[in-house]
Amino acid sequence: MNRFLSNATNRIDAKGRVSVPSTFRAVLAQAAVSELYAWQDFVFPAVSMAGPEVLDRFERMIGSQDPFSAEANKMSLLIHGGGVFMKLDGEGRLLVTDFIRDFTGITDRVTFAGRGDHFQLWEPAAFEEMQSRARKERTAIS
Amino acid sequence: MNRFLSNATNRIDAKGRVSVPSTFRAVLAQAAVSELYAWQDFVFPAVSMAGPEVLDRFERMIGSQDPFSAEANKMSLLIHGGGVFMKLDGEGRLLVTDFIRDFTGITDRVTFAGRGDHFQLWEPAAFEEMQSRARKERTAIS
DNA sequence: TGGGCCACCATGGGCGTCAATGGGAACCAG
DNA sequence: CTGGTTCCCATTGACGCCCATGGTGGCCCA
Repeated sequence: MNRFLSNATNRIDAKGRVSVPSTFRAVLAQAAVSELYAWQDFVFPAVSMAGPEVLDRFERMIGSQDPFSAEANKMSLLIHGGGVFMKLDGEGRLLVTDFIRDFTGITDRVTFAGRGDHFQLWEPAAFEEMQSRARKERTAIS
Repeated sequence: MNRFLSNATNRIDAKGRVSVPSTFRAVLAQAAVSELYAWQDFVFPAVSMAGPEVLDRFERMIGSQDPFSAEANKMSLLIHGGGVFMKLDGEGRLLVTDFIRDFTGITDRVTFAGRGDHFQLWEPAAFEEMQSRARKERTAIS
């Protein structure tokens, strides 16, 4: 499998580490990604992660917009100013920093959610809530 | 036969596994599907399964939107974050995870229902109920 | 047409492997 | 010297893979 799919919830240990699900690690390994780029989602209280190549994509995206628009401005602020590089330890765990905790509300457990070309870290309850709400909206539409 | 038809109810064993009906497995085998994409139905309390090509279809749907819009984000949350890849064991069984149980209410038995290009997992009583209701409604109309 | 044989499918369970988790100890930086 | 990391090793519980069994339906033959 070559994309990030499904979701899983893992526990944060006493040292503040959490295991990235092995399915996600497999995707990263296949893409030969050793360092992760992390940023804050534009819509939800979640932190997104992917290989550094997403930076290129974001920059193209911003470049294609009106450089003076509020949207492009905000996006650049988040991408460039709010992005962080992270790496996994030998066991495939990452350190849950305050950067992540503050924005997501994560305390002791993390829900990893696949998003196709990247994955996200959520506070478990917030993820449940958002997902069921999104489902309801879709149901209402169809 | 190249589509999923009819329904059958199988028992979940002590390890939480359930056999996929052989007629369905035959359809999968013919389509050379080894990994199943599963998602939660948008209307009923049932989990749907099919080959990975439905995921492509969903993704095209998302791709036709502004990739940074809240709408596309929400849809990806359901499709990617709410979808799971599952594979069958050597005997053609699948593991009934909490992902399935929580959404369907399944406990010890599963009703498999063919839906043409995919099939669904139902809690047996819920399936009965839904079917008889659908039948009544049709009768009332004609 | 009835009986029996056989194949296949649903089900049960053993066992090895690997992922998730926990914790010790070395290492670095302030 | 001290707090925070990083690297390594241990544990355990879940899952994948494999083989066994039994029941049922279909098929063949008398």
